[in-house]
Amino acid sequence: MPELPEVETVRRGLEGVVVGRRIVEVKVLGRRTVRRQAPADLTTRLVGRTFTAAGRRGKFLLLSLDDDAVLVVHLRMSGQLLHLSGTQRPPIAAHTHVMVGLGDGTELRFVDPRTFGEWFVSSDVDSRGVPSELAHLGRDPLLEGLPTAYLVAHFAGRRVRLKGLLTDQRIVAGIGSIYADEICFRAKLRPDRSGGSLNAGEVASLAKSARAVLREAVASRGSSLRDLRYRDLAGDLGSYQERHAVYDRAGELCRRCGSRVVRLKIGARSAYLCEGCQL
DNA sequence: CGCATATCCTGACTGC
DNA sequence: TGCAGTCAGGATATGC
Repeated sequence: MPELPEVETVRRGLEGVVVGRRIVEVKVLGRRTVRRQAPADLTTRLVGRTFTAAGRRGKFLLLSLDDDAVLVVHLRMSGQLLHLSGTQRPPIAAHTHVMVGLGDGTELRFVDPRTFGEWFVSSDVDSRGVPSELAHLGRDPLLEGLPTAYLVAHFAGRRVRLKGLLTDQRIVAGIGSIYADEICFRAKLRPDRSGGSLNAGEVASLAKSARAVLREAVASRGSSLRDLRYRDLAGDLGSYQERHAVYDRAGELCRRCGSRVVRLKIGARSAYLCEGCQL
């Protein structure tokens, strides 16, 4: 459930605590987190290196190393990246799959109950610092903007529904189920509209809404849902869930028009919308 | 090719 | 109180 705003919040935290720090120890405890390469290979490529930058593309964290390789981390559904500093060193929580000891005595821990999260080191990085493994990702709305013309080109003639297009990482990188619903609400568009049915004005509204929702969600440090699973590097919760207009609000009143928010299925996933003001 | 569906997984929740 | 069943969803593989 971490999407662009949550990952950006973690990235900003990492910028302050890992850049310039040397990796002195790596322990891979789980079996599934490191799966594109042998865990021993990942460890070898990290130990002794120094982090030079903390970047992000879509929902992927990109931690650059001083040998020009990049450590790629994806939180997927339930991953938490926590930074432990000072003398506090709590016991290892259940589902802790990777631990990274830094030269200043602090430590990163990756906790991920559902084990969908992933870590890998890539040495095949383009001039923008993007690993070849992530070359399929589309535009990142905050890093590169989201021009209306770009969306028009990708939506034209498509029968896929709006929510499916917004969450297609090959088109727009970083939007998941929560923010797709919130963006559609802001744009007053039903998430089950086909992409090709939108006129130019509606696409423009969607692009504008996407930028606004994501920017505001970053300012609120992301959304922590009922399970309180999403936390930042320090273990603190986000607050954008308090501003959700539709996500997980089925049966509650729309703040814009007073109708009841409903939930419907798009593909195998839920979508929340207000049928009173989303057309 | 375009689109829909199944899969991975654990914890929270629901109903009996 | 316990327990079986359902749901949640990001990315990717597979099916039609």
